[in-house]
Amino acid sequence: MEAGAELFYAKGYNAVGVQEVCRAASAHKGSFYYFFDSKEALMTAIIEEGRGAPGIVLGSPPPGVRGRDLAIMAYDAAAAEVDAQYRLEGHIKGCPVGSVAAEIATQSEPIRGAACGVLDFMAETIAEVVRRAIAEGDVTGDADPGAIAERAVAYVQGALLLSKTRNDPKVFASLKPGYLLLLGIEGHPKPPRSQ
Amino acid sequence: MEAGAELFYAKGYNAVGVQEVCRAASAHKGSFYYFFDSKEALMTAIIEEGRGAPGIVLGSPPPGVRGRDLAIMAYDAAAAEVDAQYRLEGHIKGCPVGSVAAEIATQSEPIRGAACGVLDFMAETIAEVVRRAIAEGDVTGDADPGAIAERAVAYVQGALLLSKTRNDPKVFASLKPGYLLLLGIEGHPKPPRSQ
DNA sequence: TGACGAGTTGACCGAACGGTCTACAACCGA
DNA sequence: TCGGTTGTAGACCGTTCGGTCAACTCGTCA
Repeated sequence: MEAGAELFYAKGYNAVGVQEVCRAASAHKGSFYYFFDSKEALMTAIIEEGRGAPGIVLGSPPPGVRGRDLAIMAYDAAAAEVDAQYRLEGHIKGCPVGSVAAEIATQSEPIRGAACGVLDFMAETIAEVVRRAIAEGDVTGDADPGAIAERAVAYVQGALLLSKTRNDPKVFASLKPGYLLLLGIEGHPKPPRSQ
Repeated sequence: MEAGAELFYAKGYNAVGVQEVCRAASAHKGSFYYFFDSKEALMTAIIEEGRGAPGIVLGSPPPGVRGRDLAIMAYDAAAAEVDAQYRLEGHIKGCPVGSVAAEIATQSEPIRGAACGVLDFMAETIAEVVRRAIAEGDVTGDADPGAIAERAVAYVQGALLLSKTRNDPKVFASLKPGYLLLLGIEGHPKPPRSQ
């Protein structure tokens, strides 16, 4: 599964064969099919296990950190990851789940469903952060945390896709203000150090 | 090229073979390779020709229409397309360029470059609309049309991806407020009929 | 000791992959 | 009527695809 996650992330689902995954994992095809019903089942398992999503930056939000700072840290962490990928591999691979979903959401229900689950999880995590930020007075107005989180997920996915397509980490970095705008935390200079 | 555009859009790049494209076009492989150097060249040509992007909603903005209305109409048109796809085919296919880019941006420079060109075009088109809206006083503040347009492109790409992954047209529709927020035209009730 | 289940191995399946090649048909201006 | 170009037709290349299978190894437990 580790080998599969890496390969699928790097090259996409259809561009990687079972053979290749097995070779990378030093296993044999027969063994593979002893544990998995199909290549599709492998991909599904990878996504569900969350291994396919090294991009999920927020595990569980640590307590004692202001919500708005968590949101900013999450974006910065993603930006750092994008940057590192570009420096080390020369390519930006985007979101592991998003990329796979874009490729085969219309072709495989199980994989689409699994990807859905990850997106739900991301949205829920962000919603939690937004709720915290609202309680802390950092987000004003009649904000619906769920809707805001969904927008943030969409925006980040799009930002990653743009950065991947242009193959330029600066694209993702430069899209940060839009993210803050969507969350409604743009201008606050409240904590002394964050941005 | 038409057949290829349709098939690649529906199934993705790697899931479609040259044979299949030829069959759909009632041509023979030999003929295909007389016109194209490779499958990659076909995909590149499709994207560059713009045929791969039925999703480019704004051709050239018609004059006499308020900028902010153009922006809203563009989103609504995309939403209608998403809706129609779901009704007719049971799937939401997202953006033809975005989906392909997500699949193979890291694998093929020519295709990535072509996709880039389309994104640039979209961003420039939106930037033009934003500039018009600013001139008309519908967008306030120290807005940079280029940056705003780039954010809008990212957001719409993400919204399409989310809608595709969840396979639910309502997702795209419900993300509209975020789009308006990014463009800075959310609350204006200026023209009597638009939304 | 011996039977058994878990897991490995590597050959094998038919089909499809991207791409090449040669022979041929149709039309062209000269 | 000819030679050349433009394009078609379809067999063919080696490789890989996802997936299967029977034979085998090995640790466990009785």
